[in-house]
Amino acid sequence: MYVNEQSERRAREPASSLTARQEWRTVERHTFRARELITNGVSAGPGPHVILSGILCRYTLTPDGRRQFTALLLPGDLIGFESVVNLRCADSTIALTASVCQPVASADLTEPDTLRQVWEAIERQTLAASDWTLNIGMRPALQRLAYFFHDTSTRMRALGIGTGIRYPLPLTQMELGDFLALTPVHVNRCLANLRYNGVATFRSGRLEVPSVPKLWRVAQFEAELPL
Amino acid sequence: MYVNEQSERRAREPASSLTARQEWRTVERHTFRARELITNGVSAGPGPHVILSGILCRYTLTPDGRRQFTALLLPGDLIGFESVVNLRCADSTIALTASVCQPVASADLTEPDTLRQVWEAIERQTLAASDWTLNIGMRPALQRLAYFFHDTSTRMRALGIGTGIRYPLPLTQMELGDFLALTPVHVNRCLANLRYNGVATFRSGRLEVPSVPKLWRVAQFEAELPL
DNA sequence: CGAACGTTTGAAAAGAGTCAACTTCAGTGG
DNA sequence: CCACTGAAGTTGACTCTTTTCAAACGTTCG
Repeated sequence: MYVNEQSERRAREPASSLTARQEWRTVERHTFRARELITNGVSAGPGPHVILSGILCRYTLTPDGRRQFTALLLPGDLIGFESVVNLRCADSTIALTASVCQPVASADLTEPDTLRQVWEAIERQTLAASDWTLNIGMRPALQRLAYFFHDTSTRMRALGIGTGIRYPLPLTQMELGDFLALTPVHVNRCLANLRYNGVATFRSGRLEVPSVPKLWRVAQFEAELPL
Repeated sequence: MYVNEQSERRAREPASSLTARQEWRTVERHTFRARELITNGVSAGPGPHVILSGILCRYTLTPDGRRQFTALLLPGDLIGFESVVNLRCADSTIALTASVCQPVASADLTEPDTLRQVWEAIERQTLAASDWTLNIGMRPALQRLAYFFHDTSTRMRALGIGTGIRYPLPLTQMELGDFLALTPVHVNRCLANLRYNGVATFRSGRLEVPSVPKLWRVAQFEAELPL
């Protein structure tokens, strides 16, 4: 739906070498429908899974029912590597688009080549987590939103998802708020600002970035926007 | 200095089985002085290292010179597992106290026992990262501070660091601010509040928690504090 | 002693949240 | 075809949290 077959096909090749491997020891893949929940990767079976295609979100629920998205997951990323050992925290994953995941059998992990690729994915995600904490902690709302759009569009472009200007990002403003730790109302105002200033347009699940450098300048506090 | 030998000895045993192993394939350990920088684990050599003793901080520097701490690292945690592959982000580590780290040789990783333990450490740290994003994003200053104190004291108690009421936490209020994404001024006010209400006392690098449940209630929005 | 650093305090300003109403739009059924 | 519905988006007024700026106050250490 949101990710057409063409971009899905492209996404499988270039960026992460994890997704490039054609032959896996085990073949059974898991497919998820858009908006399907994947609790702790449990519903996909135990152990880590590589995302082959689709867009997913990692999130945490609080006791009082609120929700914080902690990562946007794209092809090449890992899910469910917590389920090896049972740990308290209620981290879950939701598929934003139809998605396909490939289990990484523990047998695969003894193979040095696979192991290195898994390390790479873990490192990437660990750094992304630090980065996201930084974004939430240090940037005010407008810059935070700009940074998110920049980061997301950059990652998608590298994976061949989207046109280079328009990207699929099937989130509501409320969900965007859960990502950025902002209220939907404030998200709305910031979106209006970015749109008004021609920095980025986010509408009905699609993100449009006419000028990447401009977006980056906003994210880096180097541009002051009126309104 | 801050962590005396007794608690260091205890810390090596119970919590993470990673630290419990007596025989490692390679023996050369790295020691760091208090306040010593460990850039990307590079100065400790390539590959992941397990912390055997000491308290460390993981942090990111922004282009404009500010700093965000992203994790408090205790014995059993891993550092430097980014250096396997070279990645952009400027995540660094600083030793808050004198510390000892043990390299995990890639040879060790082929051993299933070690591998599982490393997985465990990674999972723990990944969940902690999510958790921290949640804390930064969803809790206002006072609750955020309380949560940090609760989390830290709980982890330390499990590792046998500190007395169960008093814990070593050699941070200045400014550094605490870098952790919580708050200004030093506001940190000061919140500390004064917690102290005034007998919830927690943080002074000259030491944290005192007279009542854990009380601290937890504050962190969970279940207590309203005057002042 | 004096310098450097960390902590404490006050007052004003900015950012973000809250509340509430209104709009737009897609889907549904008469 | 139109009225109804519910979810998502928009807007304005107001409140509260946090930052900013500025000035003191304590300590530690040369």
